[in-house]
Amino acid sequence: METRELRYFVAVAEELHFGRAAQRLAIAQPPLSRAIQQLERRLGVDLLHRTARAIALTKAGAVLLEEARLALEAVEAAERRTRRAAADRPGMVLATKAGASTELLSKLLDAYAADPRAVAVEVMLCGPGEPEGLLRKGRADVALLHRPYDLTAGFDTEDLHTEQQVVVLPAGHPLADRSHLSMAEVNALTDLPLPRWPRRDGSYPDGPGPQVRDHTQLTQLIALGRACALMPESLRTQLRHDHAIVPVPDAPAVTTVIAWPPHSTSQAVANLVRTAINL
Amino acid sequence: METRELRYFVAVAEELHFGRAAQRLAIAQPPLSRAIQQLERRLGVDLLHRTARAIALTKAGAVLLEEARLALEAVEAAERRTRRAAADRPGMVLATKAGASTELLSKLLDAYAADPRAVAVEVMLCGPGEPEGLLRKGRADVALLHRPYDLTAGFDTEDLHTEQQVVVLPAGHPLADRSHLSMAEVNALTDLPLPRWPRRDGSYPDGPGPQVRDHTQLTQLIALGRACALMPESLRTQLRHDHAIVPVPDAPAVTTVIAWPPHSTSQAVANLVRTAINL
DNA sequence: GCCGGCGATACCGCACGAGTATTGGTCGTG
DNA sequence: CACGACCAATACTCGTGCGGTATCGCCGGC
Repeated sequence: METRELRYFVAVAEELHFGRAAQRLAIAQPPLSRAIQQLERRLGVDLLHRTARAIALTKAGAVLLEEARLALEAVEAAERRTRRAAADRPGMVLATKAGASTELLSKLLDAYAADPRAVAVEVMLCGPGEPEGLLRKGRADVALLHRPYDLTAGFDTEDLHTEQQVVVLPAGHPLADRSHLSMAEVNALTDLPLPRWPRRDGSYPDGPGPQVRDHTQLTQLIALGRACALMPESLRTQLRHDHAIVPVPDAPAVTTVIAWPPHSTSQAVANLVRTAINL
Repeated sequence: METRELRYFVAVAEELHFGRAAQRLAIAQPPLSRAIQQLERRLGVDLLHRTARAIALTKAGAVLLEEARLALEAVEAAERRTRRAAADRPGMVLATKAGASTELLSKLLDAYAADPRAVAVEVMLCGPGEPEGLLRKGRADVALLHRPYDLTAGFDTEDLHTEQQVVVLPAGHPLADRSHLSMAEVNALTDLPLPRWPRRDGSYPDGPGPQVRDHTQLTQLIALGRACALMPESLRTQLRHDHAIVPVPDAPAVTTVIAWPPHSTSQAVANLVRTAINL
């Protein structure tokens, strides 16, 4: 299988429409149809259920979609890391969610900078869920992730810090001076639903809560009394005076981990990880 | 980058010889030369140091070799898993080193067979280091690996069992009735050097010990008084009467883990893992 | 019943990959 | 020092395969 075929299939599988997929790939529709047919013939597998009106993925097609994405990410990573190795201006890209673990991050960067062999660290502050993909595609060398929110599968990781979660309410809310709340009580706040974060494909899950993209949106929605939110305790420093926080002891604890590609051979990454562990 | 280019580069990088690489790829040498040149041009990176007499990898070339292998494995896995999903005769392939963890394996298979939702499990008994690759390439769905001997990086794992290592000596060896030995003492046995196992590429590291490929060879060499070996204690059941074993408390403990691809969506794998954890 | 949307098919042109023949440069050897 | 052996690069040709345009066939809706 060539990456071209995989790219074509991913486009079709995501659009579920040959015309739009072809447009996205900047080719005409007929060659795309043929390429997919040929892929199916070569694999000996039906990837799409075709009705004259619409197409749908078969079970095998769904598997290939997932696997092809990973394979394409691996190819992209190979290209990017090769370029980086050639440029060999020493430097490292660290990705993390904007706003999260700021204190830990600044301590880490300070401690690492004290290492005589330290190289320049470029920090990428990303939206939720992005650091994982950046790491997989070779755009970042190392990332700070937060279990269980981020998927750490496929990376090497070291735990750095674990903390409780708190619920953030608008100041003055009836429950705002409780000493603690349970998850059941938080979920029962129908007047203040938990927000919905975008999935990796950009779509939003169903539910009553407002759709949010970033932390600024979220804090504003909370202040407006339209939502509440669970977050790690350390984020309290990011909040405004019109927010109140209440611990939720039975919410899953959040662990900040440092993650890197399992086959990383970079000495700089290894040094940074060592620094992080010894913080 | 197309997989064809990656395959070509890997062949050249491994052979370090365009002629032999071309032969391996079953193409002529000139197109191969051109393909690599074109790859270098497109990446804007020198991958090979060329002297008229021989070629060597640049730093970027070494990075690409590693990354390209991973990417090609991912593509191969995509193909194989798609085929498997289409065949959808339920069944799972479990890979592990021949001879290792036999007792745990049979207990696991028995316990899993008792699960009403169990599917057929095909067991692949492999040489050392092989299960890892099989899992990565999609030839196996799940594997039993042994840290620190096997690399578990990039997989999801659960620890199943940890045990001490022992040194195996020919019966009648002067040290055979010691209650325990230290690593230093084992390494000092110049008359009984530790054997050399093949690396992933099939070559052997330098050293005094004999080259071994499998467990049968090893036990025979030990019985002949030509080698000693460190192994997990549970392997004692595989040994012959003319072997003696002595615990080595300061050797690293061996952990048997069950490993699976991090993005596995197979319910059967999940059930098997659950069974294994609850053993 | 007609139209519109969508995927498949027919056919064509060209770019690129692969083959053969050859060159150029660098060692080792007599 | 000259010659041959070796190896990668170049020159040139050929054929396959990818992509484009035009069109068909099928189905669903107004």
